[in-house]
Amino acid sequence: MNIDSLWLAMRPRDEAKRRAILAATLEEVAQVGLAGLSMEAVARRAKVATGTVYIYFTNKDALIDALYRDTKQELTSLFCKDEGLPLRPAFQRICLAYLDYLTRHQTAMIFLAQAAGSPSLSEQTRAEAGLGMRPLHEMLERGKRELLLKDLDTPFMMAFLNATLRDLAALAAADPPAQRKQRFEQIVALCWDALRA
Amino acid sequence: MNIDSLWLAMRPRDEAKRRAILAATLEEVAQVGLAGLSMEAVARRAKVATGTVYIYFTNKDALIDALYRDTKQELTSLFCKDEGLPLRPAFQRICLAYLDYLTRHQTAMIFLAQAAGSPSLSEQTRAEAGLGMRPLHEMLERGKRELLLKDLDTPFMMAFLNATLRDLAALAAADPPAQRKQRFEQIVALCWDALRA
Amino acid sequence: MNIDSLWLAMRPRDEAKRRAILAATLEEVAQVGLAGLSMEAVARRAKVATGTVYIYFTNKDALIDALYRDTKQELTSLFCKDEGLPLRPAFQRICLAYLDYLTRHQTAMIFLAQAAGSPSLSEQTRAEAGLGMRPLHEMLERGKRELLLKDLDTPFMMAFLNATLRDLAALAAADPPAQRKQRFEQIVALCWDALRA
Amino acid sequence: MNIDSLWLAMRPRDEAKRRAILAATLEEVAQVGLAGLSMEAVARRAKVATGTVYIYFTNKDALIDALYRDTKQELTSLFCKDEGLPLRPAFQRICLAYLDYLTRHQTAMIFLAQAAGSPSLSEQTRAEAGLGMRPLHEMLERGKRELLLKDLDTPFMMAFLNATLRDLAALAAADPPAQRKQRFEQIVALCWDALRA
DNA sequence: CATGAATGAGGCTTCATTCAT
DNA sequence: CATGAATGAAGCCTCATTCAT
Repeated sequence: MNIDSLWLAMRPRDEAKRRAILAATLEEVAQVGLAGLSMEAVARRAKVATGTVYIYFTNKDALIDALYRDTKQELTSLFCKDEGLPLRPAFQRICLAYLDYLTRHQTAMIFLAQAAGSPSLSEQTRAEAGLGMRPLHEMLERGKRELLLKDLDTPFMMAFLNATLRDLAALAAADPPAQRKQRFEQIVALCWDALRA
Repeated sequence: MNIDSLWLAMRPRDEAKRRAILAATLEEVAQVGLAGLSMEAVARRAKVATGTVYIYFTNKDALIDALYRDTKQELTSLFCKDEGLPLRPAFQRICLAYLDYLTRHQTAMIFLAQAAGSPSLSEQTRAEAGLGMRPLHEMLERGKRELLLKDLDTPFMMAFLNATLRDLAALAAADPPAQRKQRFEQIVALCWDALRA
Repeated sequence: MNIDSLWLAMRPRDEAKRRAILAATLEEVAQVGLAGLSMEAVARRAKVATGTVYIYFTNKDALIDALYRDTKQELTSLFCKDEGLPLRPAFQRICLAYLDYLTRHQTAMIFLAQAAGSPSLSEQTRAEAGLGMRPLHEMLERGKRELLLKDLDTPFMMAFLNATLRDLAALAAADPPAQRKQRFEQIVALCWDALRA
Repeated sequence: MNIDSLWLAMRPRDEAKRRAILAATLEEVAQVGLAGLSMEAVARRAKVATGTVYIYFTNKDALIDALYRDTKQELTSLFCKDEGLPLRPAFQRICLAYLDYLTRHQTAMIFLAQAAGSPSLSEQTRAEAGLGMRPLHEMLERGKRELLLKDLDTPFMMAFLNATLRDLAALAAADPPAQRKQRFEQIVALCWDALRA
């Protein structure tokens, strides 16, 4: 039994509909908050019947959980390809990618912020949430080995980057696009100065 | 008839009960999230009848709003008294006070994080939320005048401190108390390095 | 034991406050309807504490019941003094008094209309409601004996007068006061023509 | 696929259920009054779940409003077909139809009386309530033109008929059915004598 | 698979009534 | 007697979930 058959066993056919529901959920949360999210509103926005949502997701918690996994996955996929670069450019590239993604996907940003503390997330999801961060993790470890970064424990440094990039990206999103590039550079400089040895 | 009875005559609503309700709300939110908050659970935890909550707060939104004001106020009161100190110690003191408060009041921390984006907050409250931060604001401006800090706009620097201190305090709260002092110093050093010129 | 001691045993001293509460109830019902009536609103309008209302009236139903009796009593007291007049002028005087009272006490009119069908009224009150109408009753019987009025059963004729005068008074109340006298005369003529032999 | 299934496809909401809810409301109001009406009692009597009522009617006010429209409409449909008759028989027919309807639908009579003054009715409904009365209106105008009726303004005459027929029908409903025909004739005679020139 | 009406538990809020001061 | 905070039952309404079509 390979990955594909597992995949097929777990999901109904119409992948487009599944994505429509997830997208609708994201937009709804951005608009009314996780607290105000209703399955009916999701269905309406996704242009399917209420019952259909339950064909693709066991229940509301499962929907939120799946959206969290998908969104987090999309976000962390940004970190996957910085092999070979020296540390400073690698650091810069990751931070910029993160900032760029967040400012361009504000609904995702809002959702992630609200869902992170929600009881809807499964233990499993919570545990795996950090996994995608491995490339970032490794970059930071490399920095410490090369004595370019402070000798702090890596989870601590990651939490720092996470918090800083997320909240400052939210601020940058309010800036006029013209200034955004400069703002991004300020943020990256801030982070680098904070962590460098 | 003594002062106390006069005092009581003037404020027929029991201040202790008001505080009990606010405290109960804080604990509930920490446990079930803002989304899962129910007025009945608050009343139960505060050991009053459901209707009693409505004597002290017009409705659920008003309760959340009042709790946000009170909590934010308690948090920002930490910043009020650092006149005369040179910049670096002043900076350090404010950061440590913030970290100390947050690690010792995790329920407050959780609540503030969740309520900040909630539609329950009134415009008024949202507007005034920043006011208490003035001493911090002034310290940062002083730092820029003295050329000790980077020349970034102050709201940006405040957002940075906010995000960093909040999230790293959450991490520090999980540490064994013995290591906490050291961890706090790491965090302050991080922030200082990030912002200094 | 005479009437007075009964009176004193049943009612607390401050008759003015009792009347204030009844008056407040009348106004409230006129404004929000019997369905929307709340004891708190009554107390507020009467400028007494909620609990005070319960000193003067056992409960909400008792309050409504008492107000109904009082109002009906005031209304029917209009019929008490037409001895000696020939039928037609007596009829006219009663009708005009009724119309005049209703247009000048619209709150009473509204209350009576709404309370008449309410389950708040006691059987006792409902039964006695008709008693005050005795003078009217006797006038109609006299009219039949004198062959001036149709030979219909008296309760039927009274129901007719009640309905007609009540509803047309409501209409007349909307007229400009200048036309009111003429309108009253039209109504009385209508009633007379309807009932005369 | 036949007409019926098309029809059903076009109105997914079950018309029979809608009527059951309206009927249940009518009965409830007759039993406990408009003030005592509860959505749960309506649902129970209509043998549906509480939430189901909200599929057919937005809220309690909308339910009352719809019932008022339906009932008034059914009542005024009695007036629609008296073309060609001379005045007196036309008048008689309308009055008798009205009396007959009201004595046979006492719940409707009670509901209409209570709902007429209720704040639940929309302006729209209140405005349209009079429209169905047009045939009656025209009959009265014709009577005035033919000099058979008094020269009073028509709304005034309609209010008179309304009040008289409604309240005397309530009385007639208590009579033994044997006497009802005679009672109806008395009432019609009363009304005719009142209005004729 | 898709639909959306139906369900009913649960949340927010009101309000008649009580009771300690 | 007067007060008004406190109580908690009950009403309105929402919404996650199910199920017949």
